[in-house]
Amino acid sequence: MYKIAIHSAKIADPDSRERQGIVYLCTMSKKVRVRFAPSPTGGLHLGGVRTVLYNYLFAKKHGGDFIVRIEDTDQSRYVPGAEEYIFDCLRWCGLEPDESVQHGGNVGPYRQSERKALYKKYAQQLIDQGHAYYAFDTPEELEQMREKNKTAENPSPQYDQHLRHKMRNSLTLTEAEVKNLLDQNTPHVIRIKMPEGKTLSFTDLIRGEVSFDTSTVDDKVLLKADGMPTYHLAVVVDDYLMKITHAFRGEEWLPSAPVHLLVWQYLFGWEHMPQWAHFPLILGPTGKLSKRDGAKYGFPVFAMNWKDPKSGELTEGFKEKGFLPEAFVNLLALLGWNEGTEKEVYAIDELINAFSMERVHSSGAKFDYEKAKWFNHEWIKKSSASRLLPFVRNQFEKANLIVADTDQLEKVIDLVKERCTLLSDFVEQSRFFFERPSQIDTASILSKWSPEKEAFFSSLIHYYEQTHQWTAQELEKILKDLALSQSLKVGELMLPLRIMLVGGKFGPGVFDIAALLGQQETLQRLVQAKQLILKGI
RNA sequence: GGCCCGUUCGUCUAAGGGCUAGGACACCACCCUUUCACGGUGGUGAUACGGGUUCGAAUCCCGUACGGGCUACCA
Repeated sequence: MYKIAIHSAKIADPDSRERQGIVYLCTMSKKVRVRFAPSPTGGLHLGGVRTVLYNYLFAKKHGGDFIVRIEDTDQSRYVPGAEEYIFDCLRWCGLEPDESVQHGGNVGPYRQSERKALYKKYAQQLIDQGHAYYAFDTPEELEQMREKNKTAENPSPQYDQHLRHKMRNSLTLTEAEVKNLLDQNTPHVIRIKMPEGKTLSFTDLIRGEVSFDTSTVDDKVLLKADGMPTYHLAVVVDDYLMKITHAFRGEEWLPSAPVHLLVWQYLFGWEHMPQWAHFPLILGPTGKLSKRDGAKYGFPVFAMNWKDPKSGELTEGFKEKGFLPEAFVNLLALLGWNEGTEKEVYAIDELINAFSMERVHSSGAKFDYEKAKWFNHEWIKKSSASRLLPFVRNQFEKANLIVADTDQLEKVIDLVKERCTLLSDFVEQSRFFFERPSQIDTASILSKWSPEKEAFFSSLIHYYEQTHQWTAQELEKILKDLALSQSLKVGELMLPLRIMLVGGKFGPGVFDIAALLGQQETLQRLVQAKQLILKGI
C-alpha cells in the first residue's frame, strides 16, 4: 500500500488574494492504480514504452494495478491492427497489464469508443453547472476565425475568452436560438469555459509545483460533434471511474493540465484527483523522437516492426533489430531515471525494487543508439545459452540456417556471445560452425605461404588424424610440439589454421573451434583448404 | 508570437552549500589475447552566461541566452 497525499491542486484568485486552495492531506491507504492510455494509431515508440515501463514499475513497486486503456475516440485516425500490436509489444517487453481490453477487469470497458454513452452525461453536467457551453461553429467558421485574427504577434489565435463572444455558441446566442439549433440536431461541440484571471497550480511528482494563468488557456472542446469525448474529457472521466490514483504521462501533456485540473474540480472534486507526474521527453537528434529520425539515422524507434496497413510502409522495431527484451527495458529505464548509484544493468525485478518517481528527471534525454547497443551487448553476455537459444534460433531461421543439435548450438552460443552486440550477429559469428565457409580468405594465407608451412600442415593433418583426444588442449599441444620440432613459429601457423577452418580472420579461439567442429569435420576442412592453397586459389 | 518545461563532458548521468566535479557509452593510447572480441590500465572531455545570497554555490534566488514541448471537433 502506498500512502498518497492528495493536495496536488490549488486555485488562487489574485484579485481577492484569497487562496481558496484547499489542501487536503489524505493518509488513508489506497491501492495504487495507474494506467497507460495509448491511442491505437500506429507503431509504439520508445517514449511510449518508457511511459508504460515507469507506470508498470511504480505499480509493481507499490503492489498496485497497471491498467491499459485504449484511447480510440478519434475515429478518423483508427488504424486496424494497432491495438493488437500494442499488446504484442507489451507482451514482448514482459510488461503485462493487470486490466485491459485483453486482460479483463471490473471497471471496463477498457476501450473508450465503447464508453461513448458515458461521457455525454458529464459534459451535460458541466453545461448545467455553467462551466461549459455549446458551440455551433463549423470547421470553416473556425478556420475563418483563425485566419482573420492571425497577426504577427499572434500566429495561432485561440477560441478563448477574447474570441468566444464573437463566435456562434450558447454564450452569444439566445436561449431560444440555442434550443432551436439543438432541436434541429445542428452539429455542435461542447467547450469548457475557462475562467479568467485565476492561477491554477498543482504538484507534479517530478517537477514540483507547476502553475498556469487560466486567462492564457483556450476553451478546449470536451465533446465532439460526433458525440465522442476529446482526450480532455475522457481522461478525467475515465481516470475517475477507473479509480486511478496516479496519472503519469509525457511532458507534451503539461500545457493542457489546467484543463484537466478544472474538469476534475468541476466534476469530481480535487480530493479524488490522482497525483500527476509528467515524464521528460525522449529526444531524437533533432527534437522529439520520430520514426523519421530512426529511418534517417539508422536505428529503430518502435518496439516491434510496424507495418502501416494503408501505405504498406514497414518501420523496423527493436525486437527485429536484434534486441533482447531485457536489454530494451533496461536501457529505457535508465533514459530519464537512475538510482543514484553507478549500477546500470538491471533486471526487471531489480528495477521494480529500485525505482522511485522522485528520481525521474525533469529534463529531456537524447536517445543514444550506441549506448542502447551497449546495453544489449551486456545482456547478451550475461544471459545463459539456454535463455539465448530461442532468440538465436529465430535469427538462424531468418538466415535459413538450420541446426538440429541443441547441445551443440548452446556450446556455440557460449563461445561467441561476447562478440555479439545484436542477436542478429549470432548468424555471422556462428555460421561456420554449422556450414563450411563459402569463401576462404586464401589470399591472406598465400602471401606468407612456404614449402615449410606446406610440410607442416601435411604433418599436422596426419597427427590430428591419429589423435584420440579431440580436445582444445590436446590439439594445441600437438600443434605446438610439431611447430617446435620443425622450427616454425607458432604465431605464423595460427592464422592459416584459423582461416582454413572458419574462412576468415574472426571467431573464438581456434582450438575451441576445432574441438567443437569435431575431428572429421576439422580434418575435412583442413584438407580442402590445403588443396585450394596448393592450387594457388 | 503566447504559454509551459528544461539547461553538468559529444551522449546518458552522479554530486540535493564544503572534493582534483565521479561513473557509463563513444573516442584515443597501452596491456592481455599468436584473429576478432571480452577483460585490464590510462587519456581527451562538462557545471550556458550575468548578477545576487553565503565564510563558501554545479547546488538557493533573479535576469539573459539557448534548447524542447504545446498552441486541432489528434492523442
